Amino acid sequence: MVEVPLRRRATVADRPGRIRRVVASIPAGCVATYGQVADLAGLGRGARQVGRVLAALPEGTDLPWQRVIAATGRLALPAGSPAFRTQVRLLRAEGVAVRRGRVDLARHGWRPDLDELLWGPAPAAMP
DNA sequence: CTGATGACTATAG
DNA sequence: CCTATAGCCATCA
Repeated sequence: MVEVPLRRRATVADRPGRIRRVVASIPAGCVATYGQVADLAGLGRGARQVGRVLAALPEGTDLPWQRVIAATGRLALPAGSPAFRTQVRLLRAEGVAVRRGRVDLARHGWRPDLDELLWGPAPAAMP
């Protein structure tokens, strides 16, 4: 099953899938940075590749793409664009405070390690 | 093969 | 905090 994938080992063809898997594991109410997702997906410094995958997502996707933001805490989409506003709306809907296109990473940043501490290791699969 | 292009990032001023 | 710059890296013309 391989949940949070082993770092550094993805063939180019597997990367999109790994990236989507990591994004899907970001809990609601939290945000992760492009670089963080890339690292967890085994891409090393492939932050831009994460952006590429998210940009290619179909419109009604189930993937919580809104939880991925830039390392500075700012949303990466062009401020004011339709997609930007959608992201703000989705984030606020799940309890994330967004102010001037920014999120406080100290407050909402996803910490997988802490996640495991609180929820226990290997979330196992749900029927 | 070379060069341009990004939902990126770290650093310097 | 903001802009400018230089790395980064898969894709594509």
